[in-house]
Amino acid sequence: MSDPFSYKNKKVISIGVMKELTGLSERQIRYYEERKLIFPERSAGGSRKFSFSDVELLMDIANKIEDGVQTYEIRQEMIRKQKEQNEQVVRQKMIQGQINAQFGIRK
Amino acid sequence: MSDPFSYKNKKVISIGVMKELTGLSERQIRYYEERKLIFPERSAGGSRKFSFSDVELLMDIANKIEDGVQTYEIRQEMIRKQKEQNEQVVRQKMIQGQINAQFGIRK
DNA sequence: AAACCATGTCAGATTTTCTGACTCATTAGT
DNA sequence: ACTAATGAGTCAGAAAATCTGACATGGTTT
Repeated sequence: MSDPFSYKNKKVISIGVMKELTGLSERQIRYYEERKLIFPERSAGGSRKFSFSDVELLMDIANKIEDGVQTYEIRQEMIRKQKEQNEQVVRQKMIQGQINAQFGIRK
Repeated sequence: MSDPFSYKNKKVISIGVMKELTGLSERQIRYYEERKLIFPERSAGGSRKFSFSDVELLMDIANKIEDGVQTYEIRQEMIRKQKEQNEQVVRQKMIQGQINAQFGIRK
């Protein structure tokens, strides 16, 4: 519904390209996946596929690591933000539900 | 200057992904390159890298081919459009030049 | 000191991509 | 009508890219 089709989120980038775009080593990229900071898709044969938003995310992660933040803390922070965002969505949906009920709209 | 950095034009997509996104065969994609309809970049090792605008372009090409248009004609059409566009840019630059001269602006 | 962290590196296997060639049915040009 | 060109499938062998798992290491925590 919002942003239904976006280049930014299509998983099309291989690890080699990722490495060039971010300046990170393949080892680092794989490690951050292992630590559940990024979630590439996989091709049928098992190759990782990233999106442009993964590129951005990975650069943020790299900055934090440089600042001495550990992957574990980065992960906690991500989970926190994710949760807040979910709640926001739920709130929004409830409001929309009220509106629909009030005006007797059927989908 | 206009559109300085865009995901849409970054050459990051391998031929395998391209094939999935367009539904074309690798053979077709390589053939259209041979006929100078698309211009992938190459990795250091020689692998083709496409952009999302290449994806769009390739889908347009595929449609025309289906309509019986030959690659040669498609190419001529591309060149024509390209030329028009160049002229447009030149005109715009000349106008800007006039303005700058009139107001005595130095870069 | 022991454990963990983030990363480098190496080996061997697998996947992906490359080029070049041969083929072939269908047009297009002469 | 004949010949040439087109668009595309397929195959082979080589080369490039990626994968996992393991071992190594210097820093940090505990």
